[in-house]
Parts: sequence; structure tokens; C-alpha cells
Amino acid sequence: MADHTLAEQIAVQLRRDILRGKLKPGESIKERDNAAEMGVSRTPMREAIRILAKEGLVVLRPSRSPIVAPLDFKSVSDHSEVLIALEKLSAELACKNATEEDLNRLEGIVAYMSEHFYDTDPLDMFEIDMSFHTAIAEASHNLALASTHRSYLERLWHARYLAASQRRNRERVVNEHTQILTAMRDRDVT
Amino acid sequence: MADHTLAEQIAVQLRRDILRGKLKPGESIKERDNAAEMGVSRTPMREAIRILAKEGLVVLRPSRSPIVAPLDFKSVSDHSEVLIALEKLSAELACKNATEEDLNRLEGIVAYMSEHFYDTDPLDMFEIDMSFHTAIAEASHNLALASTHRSYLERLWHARYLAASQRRNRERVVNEHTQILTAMRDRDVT
DNA sequence: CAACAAGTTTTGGTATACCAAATTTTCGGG
DNA sequence: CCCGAAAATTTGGTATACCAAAACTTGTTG
Repeated sequence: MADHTLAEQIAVQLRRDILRGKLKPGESIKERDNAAEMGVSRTPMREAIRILAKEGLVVLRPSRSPIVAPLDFKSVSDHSEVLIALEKLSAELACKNATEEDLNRLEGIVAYMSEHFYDTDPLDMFEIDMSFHTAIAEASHNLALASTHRSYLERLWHARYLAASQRRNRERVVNEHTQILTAMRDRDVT
Repeated sequence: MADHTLAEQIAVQLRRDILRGKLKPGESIKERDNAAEMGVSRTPMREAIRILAKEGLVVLRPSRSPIVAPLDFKSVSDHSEVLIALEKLSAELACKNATEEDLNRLEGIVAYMSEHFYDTDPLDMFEIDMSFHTAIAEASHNLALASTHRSYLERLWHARYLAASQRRNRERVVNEHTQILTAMRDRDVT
């Protein structure tokens, strides 16, 4: 059994297709057709769809083809509201509980982003940005928090990705992250 | 296709077995054996297990049988930590967004608890207490928050139930709830 | 031409079969 | 008696087949 299962690979692929806009919101994902198209059987395709459903990228309709989740403003803002609260809690706890190793890891991510900001595919870079926030949540050493936070981050992937592509400039992102990092090194809960 | 799918029914059954203690923490759930035992095939059993895994009741181990999630102290306290943050956010938002109907509903629950505290089965009373907190989360009119909050409450159901039976006395609970309610009526975000 | 009903097709849900990785058991050599 | 290798078993992952409900087509009828 491989380290990452087929269903997960399919999920990754589908997720990218959705985020890249190859699959538009509202479009149906027929497990039979899609499975054939990707050369796999329905079983892992089915499971992949459930994974994306859990993340909120697709919605399952009873007795209907699943569709790519249409993202309405209210839903996105609701999720953001909660995500912000989670990140606040993450930061507080991380200040208390982060190990030296955690901080070094965060530093490494910031350094990498700073270095490769322009020679990396935007989607990949976005994933790295996400990993920074995820790393903070993990540094809280509260597994439940990290898990829920990850889930929200994933759910907001689409909206955040669309929003991020415009306002991203290298200095700003790097500065923000560096600021957060130094505050945490000082155990400044603020 | 029925209104609720077989996999969901299995999930309900498994959930009951776990919460009731029929399946003890750490016990493995072999999809093959369990499926045979319940007279269904592996496919829906597999999906049911994934559902419970999403809820945190069972943990999936790569290349290993899933096991009933062991609830250790750290995990419970982690979850509580997040739950408290979620309730705080719920209360804040509920102050802003609660409708008159929401408040009346809350008032009704408090009144009922106050009235029937001693002549109600503790388990039922506990569920009513939960419904009060759930109602607050719903009064926030943030669907994502309400959903996550509910999930945490459910996950902590077991531990909370065990802890609740001792330290509960009528006045204290009712007072706490009344206090919360009046603060919300005054839109006092505190 | 509209409306409705029967038949066909599509599609998700479930069962079953097979495979490969991982674990356990067995057994032979030291 | 112990240890390691190999065979047997267990177990989750995947593919395929079948079924029933829902959706779509079509043809008939008022």
C-alpha cells in the first residue's frame, strides 16, 4: 500500500482542476465519466469526491451528480470569520507552546517564500503560504485546533486563491510573515 | 435511492455503539468483519467509517485497521480549548445578529431547564443543556460556525457527559444561562 | 399543440472479486 | 532456546458488475 492512496491523488488532481478553474462552480462531476476520463475505477473516484466534499469544494446532492461548490459571499465571509478566530487562538497558543524547532520551521518557510517568490508557480506559492499558517496552527500543539484550522483553510482555498493572486506582492507578504514570526520568538502574546 | 443511504445508517449505528461504550476506545474496526457482522458489504461500511473518522470518533491509520478514537486527557482539553473559543465567537456574533425569535427560543430553553431540572433524566437534561449552547451558535447566523461548534460538542459529548453529572447544581447552571441571555438581550458584547 | 404516460437511459448506491502491502506464523539453523 | 527468513494470512485499496431510483425521451392522445 503506497504512502498516498490513489483516491488521494485523484483528490489532489480534482482539487487543482477546480482551483485552476478547469472545473467551474456549478458543473457536475459524474463519478463514472470522470473516473473513465482519468483511467481509474469509480471506487477511488467516489472517495476522492467525498474528500473534496468534506473540504467544501464540491457539494453532494442526494440522488444527483455532485457539483463543484458555488461560492457565495455569505458563506465565504462566514468561514473567514471563524478562520480568523481560529488563527487568533493559534497564535496565542503558539506563543506559549512553540518549540525552537517550530520556530525554525516557520523561519524556513518565510525564507523560502522570500527567495522563490517570483520563480514559483502561483498556485504552488499559494500552497506554501498556506503551509505557513498551518505551521502556526501546528505550533500551538493543539491537535484539534490544527486540524480544524486546516479544514477551514482548505475550504477557503478557492476564494483565497482568487483573492490572493491580485494583491500579492513580495515585500508585503514576507514582511507580514516575518513580523508574526519575531513576535512569536519574543513570546509576545499581544 | 432511499432518503438516507445505507452508509449513513451504518454510521449512526456505529456512532451509538461507540458513544454507548459498546465499542471501546482503542478497539479496531475491521471493515471486513464489521461489514459481515452487520450483514452489509464492505463498500458502505468503508464509507461509514470515513464519516466517523471525519467526526473524530475513529482514527484512520495508514495500512492498519481503523480504531475507535482513544480519548486521552490532552485531546479532551485541546478540544475544550477550541470549543471555548468557538462559544466566545458565537456569543459575540449572536449579540449582533440574534433575532427576537432566537432570543425567545433561548429563553424557552432556560425556562424549561429551570422548571424541570430535578424531574428530568440527567441524560436528557444534558442534551437540553447542549441544545442551549447549540442555539447560541445558531443565533450567530454563521452557518460554518454553528456546524463546527456542533461537531465539537458532539465530539466532547462523551467526556462532557461524564464530567457534567457531578458539578451541576440547579441554581448555578440556570444563573449562568440567564446571565448569558440577558447580556445578549442588551447586545452587550463585553 | 399541449399534456401525460410508458419506456429508455443515466447515475449513484451496493455487492463482490482480486490484488498487493503488511503482519503474523511457522520452521529450520545456530 | 533464540533468531531470522520465508510462507501463509490478514487487511485495506481498487476494479468490476449489478441494481434501483431518478431523469430524460418519445410517442400517443385529448
